Parts: sequence; structure tokens; C-alpha cells
Amino acid sequence: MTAREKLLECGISPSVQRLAVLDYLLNHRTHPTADEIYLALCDDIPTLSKTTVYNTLKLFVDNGVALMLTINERNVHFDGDVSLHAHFYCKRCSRLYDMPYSGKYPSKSRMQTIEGHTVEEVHQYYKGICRCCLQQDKKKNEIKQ
Amino acid sequence: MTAREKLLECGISPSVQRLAVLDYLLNHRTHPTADEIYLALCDDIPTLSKTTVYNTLKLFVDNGVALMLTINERNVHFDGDVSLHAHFYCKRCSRLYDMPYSGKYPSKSRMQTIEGHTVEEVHQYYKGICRCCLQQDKKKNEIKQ
DNA sequence: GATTAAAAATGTAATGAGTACAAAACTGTA
DNA sequence: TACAGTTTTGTACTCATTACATTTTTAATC
Repeated sequence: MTAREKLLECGISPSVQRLAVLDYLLNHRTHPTADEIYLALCDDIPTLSKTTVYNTLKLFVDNGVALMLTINERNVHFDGDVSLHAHFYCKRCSRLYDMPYSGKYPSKSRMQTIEGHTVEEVHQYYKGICRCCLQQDKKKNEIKQ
Repeated sequence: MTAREKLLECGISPSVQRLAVLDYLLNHRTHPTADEIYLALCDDIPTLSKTTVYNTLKLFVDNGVALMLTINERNVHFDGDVSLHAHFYCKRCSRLYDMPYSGKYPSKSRMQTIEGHTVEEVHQYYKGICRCCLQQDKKKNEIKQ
């Protein structure tokens, strides 16, 4: 499904800016911040406003087109993959990786209620040091010896 | 274990301010923000500075005395219960509830590595409408009829 | 094509959680 | 008391995000 079709399906009119943001999200699986998206699109759309990027991302999140990741306490990251999955956040390089979801909930069949609360979103993430940074550490140690 | 003992155990000198913050965290299971803690302690410690609360909470998180919850994108919440558990965040009233953790990882026995990444923290939370807000909705509907 | 209303985008100013930093206060020790 | 190290404090600052008013675009209708 193209970005355009996805927006139309959700009742969002596919403006140039919205298409650009969604295209970026779908083609860059790096979980970018609003600022990163803005900077990346500035060249192609010189008139682009940062407010538009924020508005667009909020629209996407509200309509289930994107996920808002509040893992990094500094700023929010966004994910164009709205399927149920977990994330890994590297404390050293701040990169975000996709991970398999390992929870019991929710059962896929129906809207889940747990302890009387109606669950609309499920989030799971890990924090630590990623394999890239671990690899770098290893190399540095080898050189030292 | 008292708050004082907990701090000493972690090598943190138990100043009046630190004890007050930890006491608050342990006696108020509401997952407060730094600001809420500051406002609550102001009466007892009139000279308390907001910077001290932030510094203290950072110290606690770094030493495993408290958890930092980045569920609400507006501000960070803190939890004095560092055992493995999940949370439920109500989109309407912003309250945070404790929930059972339902993930497969980590295995309790040892430091976990998943897909090459070293996992130091595991987070899981749900978002939706809490039972209190659902109850209120129900009452309002009953009155209407 | 002109008119018009609604929707979308833009730019600027404001907000406010969190932090940097330097000075002041406190602590324990000699 | 003097001193060094630690902790606290207050102020100023940062910067991600939002509010809001204006401008531009879109699409429907004449």
C-alpha cells in the first residue's frame, strides 16, 4: 500500500507535506524525531514549517498511522510501523531498534480489558547497550592489549 | 527496610532532602513527577530547591533506588518500587496504575542479552481509559436515560 | 474562470520541564 | 578553628513542543 492510499484509507487528505512525512517514516526505519524529519524534508520542501511536521505527526498518531515512542526522555520518536512490536533503546548512542514483542497481552482477538481498564495501546521496550556499541568496546579493548 | 537504610545500602548519604524524597516515593504510590514531589515537600522543607529534587531523583535512578517512567510525553514520572512490573496510563485522567508484568524477558537468573544487545532495563506499559473514568462514563449515561 | 468557505500550512511568540553553573551552606575531620 | 569535600540552593538558560494568528491552498459552486 502506498503512503497516499494509507492516508486516504484513514480519511486524511494527502497533502504534499503529509505524504512527505509519511514517506519518510515508511522508508526510514530509524524511529526519527520530529526535528530529524523536519531537517530531512527541508531540502525538498523549502517552505516546510516545523509546526506542520508536529501537526502532521500528531494527526498520524491520533489516526493510527504512526506510533509515538516516549522512550527517550529528551524528545519523542515516531514509528511508521504500527504493528505490535517492542523496542530496544541504547543508552550510549541513543539508537532505537525494533524488537519482537514478548508479552502475554493483548489477546489478538478483541479489545482487551485488564483489571477493569480498557487497553488501547501496548508498549514494551528495553534499555541497555546495543550490539554496535558493545562491538566498539570490544575493538578498543583488543587494541589496548 | 527504612528509607535511611536503603540509602546507606546504596552508598548514598542520607541527607534530610534525600530522605524526604525517598520517603515520599515509598509512601505515595502515585508515580509522582518531580514537580509534584517538590510541591509536597515544600511545606516541611521550606528551603527546598527544585534543582535538589531533580538532582536527587537522578541520583536515585542512577543507583537503582527509583524508576524513571517516560510514559507521559509531557513530563517524567518516578516510581519508588523498582521491582519488575508494568504500568497502565489513563489517557483521560493521566493517572498511572501498577500492573503485573507479562513479558517473557528477562529470565530472572542472569543479565539478559537479546539479539546481541545487553538489556539493563525492561519496561512495559498500557495506555487506554482506566476503570475510574469508565465508571464515571457509566454513571453519566445512567443519569441521561 | 471567479467566488467563496473550509482545510491546511506557516511563522512567531510563548510555554514549561529540565539542566548548567556558580555561590552558599553543610559535613566530618584534623 | 580551619579546611576540604559534599550537598544544596537560586538564577539563568536551553530547547522540544505548543498556541495562535495569518497566509496559502484546496475544492466546491456559481
